[in-house]
Amino acid sequence: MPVESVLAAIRPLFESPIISKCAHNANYDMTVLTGQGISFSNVDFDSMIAAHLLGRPAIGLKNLSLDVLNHEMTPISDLIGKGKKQVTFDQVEIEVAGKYAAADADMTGRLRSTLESPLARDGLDLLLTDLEMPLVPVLVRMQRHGIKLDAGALHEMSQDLNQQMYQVEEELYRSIGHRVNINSPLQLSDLLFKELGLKPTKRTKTGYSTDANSLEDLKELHPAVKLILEYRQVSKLKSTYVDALPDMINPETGRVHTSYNQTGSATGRISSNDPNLQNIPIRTELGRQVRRAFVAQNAPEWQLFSADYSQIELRVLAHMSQDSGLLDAFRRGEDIHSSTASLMFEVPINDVDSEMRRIAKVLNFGVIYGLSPHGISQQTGFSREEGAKFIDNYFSKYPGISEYLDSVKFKARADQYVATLIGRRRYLPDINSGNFNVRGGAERMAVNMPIQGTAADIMKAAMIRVQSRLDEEEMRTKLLLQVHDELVFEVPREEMELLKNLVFDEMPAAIDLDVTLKVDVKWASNWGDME
DNA sequence: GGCTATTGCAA
DNA sequence: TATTGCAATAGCC
Repeated sequence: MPVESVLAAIRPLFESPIISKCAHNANYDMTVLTGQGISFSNVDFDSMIAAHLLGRPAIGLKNLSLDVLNHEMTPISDLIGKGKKQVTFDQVEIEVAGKYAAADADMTGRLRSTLESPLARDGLDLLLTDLEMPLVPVLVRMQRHGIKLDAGALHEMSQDLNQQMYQVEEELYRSIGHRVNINSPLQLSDLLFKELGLKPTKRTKTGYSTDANSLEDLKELHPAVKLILEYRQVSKLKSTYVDALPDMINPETGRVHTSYNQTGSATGRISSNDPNLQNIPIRTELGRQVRRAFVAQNAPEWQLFSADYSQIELRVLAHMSQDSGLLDAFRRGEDIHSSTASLMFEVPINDVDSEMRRIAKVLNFGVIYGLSPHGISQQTGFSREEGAKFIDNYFSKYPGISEYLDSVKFKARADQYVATLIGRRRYLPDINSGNFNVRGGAERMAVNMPIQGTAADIMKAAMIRVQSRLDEEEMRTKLLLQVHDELVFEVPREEMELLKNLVFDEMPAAIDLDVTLKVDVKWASNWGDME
């Protein structure tokens, strides 16, 4: 790649407000180039993603070059430094930056040639060219749009939480008679299990566990335990979200711009970091308050709009296992957990009570994760033996699922890998291990990956279709976020009906399964008030 | 400042 | 001794 053409390409990018993020994410410069539709930088992703699809651990371009081509590249830290003295990429002399970018482009081109035949051999070439690569510009545009955050609301919340934490802290100190660092599991363990003499319920590899599950059992035994749980909840939300997110607002755009990692997960999901916008709280009222700080620009004329796949993983399981009970339940449009409860407890679906549904729901989740009697007992509160009975019952009512899971594990043992519906692979070298724990872990991964990964493949196809339609229709609607089974948009009210129809058309059409994919939509001026 | 362990947020 | 992630904190070197 001639250095001059790279220079010409990146010069205007130095005007871009988002480029300053390069200091946090060395690949972001390439991301930006790709986002501008500059073809040479696509090869960067091409080779990185190709290597990922071939089962290489997610390593950067520099390592990949050393690994595959035995060529040592100049690290980005030579340009921007590292740690405290690190500068942003736009501070680098443009001639130096250009050479660096050209080296990236050159090396990735060479890597691509090397990886081409292994890709085709394993049937992964279309996955790369027709799914992953077309997704790159979609992700880049989402990153560049960012999402607006109500920093004032979070700042106010921070003050409130300060008060709340102070009060809980004081009450705790009064209750135990001295100060303690509640953020230290070590100090907490000493306090609870030595000083207060409570009986530990669970062990970690270094001592006794003080996680929320363990503390739940001790809640009634000493008033300090409840206070610790309360403090934990508040301090978690405050440090991870309320205080951290406002600092991530880009001063140029006034919005937060996440980075999506397309090569980070073993199942084919994309991940989000810096900040992670795929784990914004919702389950508690305090958490929902954090979510409300994500707002539509120019609300209420503009709205945030969410479209999510309903029960996509269980629908994928129904298709892949061809279990008639599960397929029929979806075809009848039933509430799937109630339907499972109806089967398991042999009552009409209308006679299913909340406890029966709760247990069925645990089993339906469990089957996707590779369920174990212990896991079921943990989640349900029943004994391990009861958990085992639930599992036996579940499989006897869904024989197709049982046979499917057996066949996946059998094939994994023979092939040393499992795959999604469209051929994405996960290698499982431990599947034949002599160690019961190691092998069991690999079996759960074998069961989970084809389901979670197929759902991820479907969402990726949907994102490409949706963005392409938004472009065709010349809509002002922006795709902002992906949260695994959910897409979040920013939409002007005039386009709301159009957008609804668009996602109802495009998301279910991403793949042809023996069950239809259901999409639910909701909207509001912020992300927390939907539904 | 880097590393590991623990904890907890989401799908 | 349930799947996939990211990140904050403590405590060590």
